[in-house]
Amino acid sequence: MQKVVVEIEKAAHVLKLLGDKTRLTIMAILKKRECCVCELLEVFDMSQPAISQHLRKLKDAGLVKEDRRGQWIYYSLNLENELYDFIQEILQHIPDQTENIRKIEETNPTLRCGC
Amino acid sequence: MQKVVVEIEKAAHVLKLLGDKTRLTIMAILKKRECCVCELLEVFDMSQPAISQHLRKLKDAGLVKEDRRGQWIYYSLNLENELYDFIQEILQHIPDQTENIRKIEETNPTLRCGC
DNA sequence: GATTTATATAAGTATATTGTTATATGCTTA
DNA sequence: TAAGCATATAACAATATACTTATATAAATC
Repeated sequence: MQKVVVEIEKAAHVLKLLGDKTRLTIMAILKKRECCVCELLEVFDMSQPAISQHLRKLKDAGLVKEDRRGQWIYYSLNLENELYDFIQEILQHIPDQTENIRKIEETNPTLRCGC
Repeated sequence: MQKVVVEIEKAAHVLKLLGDKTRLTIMAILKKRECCVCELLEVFDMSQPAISQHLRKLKDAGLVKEDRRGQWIYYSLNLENELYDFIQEILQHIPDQTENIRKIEETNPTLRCGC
């Protein structure tokens, strides 16, 4: 992978955002699968606003983007982020999220209404 | 570089530590050159205890180690850290610290006494 | 052994962070 | 247009963080 040098303030900001277990896990999940808030709720023992607030921070920093589809807002990694390669390299070291994704797909919150 | 998977809590802890501009800069400097506190003082606009406290956190997490030599305590990256490869990969993306190292060597705080 | 220098630790403070509950917004559907 | 679901935002509280100044400790030197 190409070595891209990143401004130190920007790097510190991204690292701080990833330096929270919940956000780091969210990022690792989104790497594999776009998700809406109600799906992420299955993974974390936390209120809906707490998840929304973490996603807000990630969105404000450009780490994720949102895509509204009807009632749901789907979050995914923002491939256009200036620091995307840097973030990807970090996420490569984070454990596989298959188990958490299983939790989401088992319950399948967005399927309750048959969408 | 080998891809080593790191426990998510440990990863988040390290990322949080690196998610501070001062500590990230310290780590990037130590990658190039061991330093004592009085040397790092040349780089940051901050009190001596502030630097010491950052180093303490890095040491507690095993990111750096210390080596007392007389009056001075030299800090360097802890090559034995379980997450060393992970940390190295992150530091590869951080800007070169030549300019800060120049600041240190220009003043050469540890040379005042001729050691 | 008193003084100086390097560093650590303690105590305090301002601010940031991360959660909570309550409420607002926005879309869908009856 | 009212009701219901998904999500966001507001307001607040507890805790964590990152500094500061004052002081303690440890080694070197006079």
